Amino acid sequence: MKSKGKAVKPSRSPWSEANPDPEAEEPDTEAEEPDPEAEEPDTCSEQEEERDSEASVPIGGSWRGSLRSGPRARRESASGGGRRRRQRGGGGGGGGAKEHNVRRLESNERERQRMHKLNNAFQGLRESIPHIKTEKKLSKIETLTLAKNYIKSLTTIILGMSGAHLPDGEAQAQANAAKLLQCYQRHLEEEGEEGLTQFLNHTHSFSQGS
DNA sequence: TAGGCCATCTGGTCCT
DNA sequence: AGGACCAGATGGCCTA
Repeated sequence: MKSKGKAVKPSRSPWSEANPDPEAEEPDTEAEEPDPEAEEPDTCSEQEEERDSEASVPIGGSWRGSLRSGPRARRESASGGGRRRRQRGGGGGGGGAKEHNVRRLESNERERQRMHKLNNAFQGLRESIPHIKTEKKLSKIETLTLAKNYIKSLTTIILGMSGAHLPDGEAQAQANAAKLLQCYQRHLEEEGEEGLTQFLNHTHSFSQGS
């Protein structure tokens, strides 16, 4: 139907490819939602359902609030608290259904590209952080978590090298940092001396500068 | 089979 | 007005 899952999809063909002539038949939006009213979930229950998702992690007491502290945060309050769920089945806008479908397809394509860029960034991040190499690639959440810990540890190392005080005098963080450094050195040694030298030079110059 | 992870579609909201 | 961003919904694949 809509998606094929990761195994089938090294780079999944766009919707328009799977449906070479979207104009000829109704887009799948309509085909798969014969009764949009019936399945439309109650908006109020959404937050309850989604608490486990990474985007919904409660930080600082409010859902998603601190993840979007910028201008976007205004959105929620402006719209009376939380987004209303869409009413599927197209039609929506003022223009004809055909024009709406065309815009939708273009929008889908842009969104796909955007997500591909995001995934490329994730891949870059995966390759930048040291971790035990396994056949299975790091998931997104693992990547973010590792990156966060990695940054913390590097910060600890750098602060230590520069003689600055650690935020909370964390001996544990120091120990973790030392462990991480060893791990990182091993990692780099596997890949050659150059990377390690570069790393040490960076940290050295950083500590000189601070 | 359930749960995790993912890609994609979609509509709402904000920004330019 | 159109694009970017976001998050919910959906469904497929994989693994324990």
